[in-house]
Amino acid sequence: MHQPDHLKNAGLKSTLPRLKVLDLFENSEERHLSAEDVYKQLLNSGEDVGLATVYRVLTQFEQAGLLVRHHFEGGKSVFELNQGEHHDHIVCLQCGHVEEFYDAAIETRQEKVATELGFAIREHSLHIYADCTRKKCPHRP
Amino acid sequence: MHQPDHLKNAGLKSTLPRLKVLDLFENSEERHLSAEDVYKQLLNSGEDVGLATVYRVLTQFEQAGLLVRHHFEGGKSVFELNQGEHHDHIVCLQCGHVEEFYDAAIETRQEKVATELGFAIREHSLHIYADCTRKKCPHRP
DNA sequence: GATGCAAATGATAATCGTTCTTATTTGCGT
DNA sequence: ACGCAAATAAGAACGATTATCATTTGCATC
Repeated sequence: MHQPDHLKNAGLKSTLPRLKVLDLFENSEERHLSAEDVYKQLLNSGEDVGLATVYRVLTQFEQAGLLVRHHFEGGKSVFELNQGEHHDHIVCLQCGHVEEFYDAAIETRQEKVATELGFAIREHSLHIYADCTRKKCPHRP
Repeated sequence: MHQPDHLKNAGLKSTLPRLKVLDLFENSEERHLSAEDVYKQLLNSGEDVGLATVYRVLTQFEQAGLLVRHHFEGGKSVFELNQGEHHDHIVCLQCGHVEEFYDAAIETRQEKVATELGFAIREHSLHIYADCTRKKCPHRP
């Protein structure tokens, strides 16, 4: 399954900016990108896309289920490819790197808590803010 | 312990706007208020405070440990009185009401996951978005 | 392959929450 | 009551995002 099919299936025309954005998410080193990240990387690659188009395309992809949007601290939205499997996030406070994890016990406890309080979960987000240990991280303890 | 002491202990002058804001959090029906909520409620009470002052005071109270700031979906910051006990939140998608909960199992699993991934947790937030069952809620299933 | 038209784009203005600037006012120790 | 640093109010400025609108593009049809 290659990109144009993704777009067609979502009822979206296969335009240049859309292909470029999808391509970026599929080939970028960092899975989690903000609108500005996407815009800058496209400019650096010599592509001529408008910032407004980036925002529009990201929102469309989110609605189409191609991307997932996250609201981390810091105000700006961050997107990643939707690969079907829910997971939570640890965000490095120093370098912004995002690590993913899934813990079945946490998921089931959440359901239990919500049910007991009389809620039906629509969505949820668990964000842990910490320091990572990557070579690139300026923190590096 | 009454309000002025809270301020003194935090190294803050006991000014009218600060007392008003603290009072609002201590007496308001809804524990969780945004800057705009605070501003509007003060205006409605006939108080003459500036929006900039509200933002400044909320930030100072957060730094002083009197309030805790939360970043729910929707972009705006929400504050609540800091009563020492950590808890997570369920936010009603219909009416915005916020319910609190604490689940020890979730907390310990989080620590475990972070440790295994080589992170030291600085802070974390678990937000569940759902529909509540309050009489006031416009959803009311 | 040329044509037409709705959909998509890009530039820019507008909006929203929040922070900064600056002149004025206030709390509070003397 | 006085003085001065701290705090305030009003509005400008800001960063992220959305809306507007004239121009361009994908793509189905001829």
